[in-house]
Amino acid sequence: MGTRIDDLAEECTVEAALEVIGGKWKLVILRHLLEGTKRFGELDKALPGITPRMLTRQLRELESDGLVLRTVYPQVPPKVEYSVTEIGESLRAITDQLEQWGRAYREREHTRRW
Amino acid sequence: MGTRIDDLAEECTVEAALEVIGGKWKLVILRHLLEGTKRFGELDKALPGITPRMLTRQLRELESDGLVLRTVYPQVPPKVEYSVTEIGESLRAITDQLEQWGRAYREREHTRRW
DNA sequence: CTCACGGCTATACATTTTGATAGTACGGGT
DNA sequence: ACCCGTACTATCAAAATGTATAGCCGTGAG
Repeated sequence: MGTRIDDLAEECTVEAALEVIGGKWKLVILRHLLEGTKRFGELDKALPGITPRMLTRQLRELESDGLVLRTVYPQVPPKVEYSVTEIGESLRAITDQLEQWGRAYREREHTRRW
Repeated sequence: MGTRIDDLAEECTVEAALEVIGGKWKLVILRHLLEGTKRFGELDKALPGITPRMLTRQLRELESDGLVLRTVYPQVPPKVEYSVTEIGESLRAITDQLEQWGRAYREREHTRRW
């Protein structure tokens, strides 16, 4: 008994986490940045189908959530670099786990016979 | 070099995984079912704010993706039980990881001073 | 003068997801 | 005849998310 409150807290934790890394692009962007610092244009090319509008939005959200760092170089033409923060780096465990699960899932689906 | 194709494949893996467990409710529902078999009404009560419509939809999707099992007992009043399949069970690693990360993230946000 | 570069931003629109509200089906109890 | 409980289902509306298309900024090359 008495685990209700804990359960609820855990649930909120997960929900909160999902608000930060949920959505179609967030984790995919993070995965690219986990490979190293990238510029806007590089990300744009690396993400087939994303519009600059979306990319900007997602990056700004990630930035304000403290997951990525945005560095502007006052040059012309402009140069902006994006990199993961320490917290962003700690997401590697999740993306790895997710990828591992995704692989296993695909295997299963392939040989499925429930 | 030559890692482009692999990267792309990994990315698709993650995206595919997100299609199955993405969204506002899926993982939260799974978390409840990972605690044990539950009935529709129980889930409804356990998920504050979800509408029966949403709950039904999400459960059906999870079912058709092979993550949960739906068992109907031909009684009146009706009784339907939901439980995780073996694949669903394998998601525990992810929900745990996510919760762990969420906790750490909250800590960070709390004491933030970038 | 004009155009290109890089990183956006503006505007308008389409699609997808989520929500509120109410109703259905079924047999059993009163 | 009427209501109850259980698990939905239908209809409509709103909100979140995504897309298409075009343009801005300043400077240096042509």
